[in-house]
Amino acid sequence: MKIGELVKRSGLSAHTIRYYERIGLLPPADRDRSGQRDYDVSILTWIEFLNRLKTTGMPIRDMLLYAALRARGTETEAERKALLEEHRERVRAHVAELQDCLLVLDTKIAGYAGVEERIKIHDARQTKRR
Amino acid sequence: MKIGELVKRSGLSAHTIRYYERIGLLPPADRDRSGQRDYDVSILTWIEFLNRLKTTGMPIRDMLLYAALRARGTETEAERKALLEEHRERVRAHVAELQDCLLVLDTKIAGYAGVEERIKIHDARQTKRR
DNA sequence: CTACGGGTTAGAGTGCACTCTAAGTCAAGG
DNA sequence: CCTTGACTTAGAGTGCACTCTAACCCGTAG
Repeated sequence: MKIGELVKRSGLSAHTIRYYERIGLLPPADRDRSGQRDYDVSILTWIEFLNRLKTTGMPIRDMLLYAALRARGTETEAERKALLEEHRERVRAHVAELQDCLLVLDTKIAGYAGVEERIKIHDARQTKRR
Repeated sequence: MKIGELVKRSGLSAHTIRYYERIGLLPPADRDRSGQRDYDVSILTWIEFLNRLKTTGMPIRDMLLYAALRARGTETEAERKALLEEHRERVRAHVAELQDCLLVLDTKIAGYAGVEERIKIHDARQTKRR
């Protein structure tokens, strides 16, 4: 798979793919005889996982750490697990915080709805009096 | 309340408070006779709400929009409500996405735990054979 | 043969949200 | 009077994660 196809299948831009490779988030791609990047489909699984980490707010430097451990092989699995467990805790905490904020938003929105109600009631009264 | 106290009570830095005022997120502060900012406690409620918006990922330009509507008074309440409702939807969607990612993390972590299990079993067998 | 559509690189530029610097003012305490 | 520390401003700098530019190369279809 050339970079153009990977762009389509991964959702990343070619710029971003090369950038990720440059900083070490993606392994150095194999090249065809003319020097162009030639990807194995398995890269898609990795990119998808990176996307999960990114969505959950993991900074690139932590992803790099994970990628480096992964590159070092099986011996680093305990460390990788610990890294993910810590991250999971942060994500859980963040979700809890967001849910808290959602309650505040609900209250605020309900307050505005209340205002609308009061306007309607007020208008109704005005109408009656006319 | 001077800026120093607001720093302590709001958690924002003085730099950030002045920056927020400059861009219009905070209303222009009253000044004492020597020109220093003098805040009313009510500003804390507003800052707290801004923090909620920020935590939930609202970009500053949207907060500015909300702040501008607020400054225009009661007539903009329907618009503000709509803005918050849209935002709430985005936050809900984001929370759902995060929960999805959490499941992926759980699976991944369980996979590593599985590896540890297999190592233990393998070691146990080795011990038996010895 | 040549145009075209892809690819290549190093490095510059972007947008966001701060964060800090430099140089100055001001009021109270010793 | 002088120091201290909190405040003031305009504007520069930071860190992140891309995103794009310029100038180039390569293989194939017409």
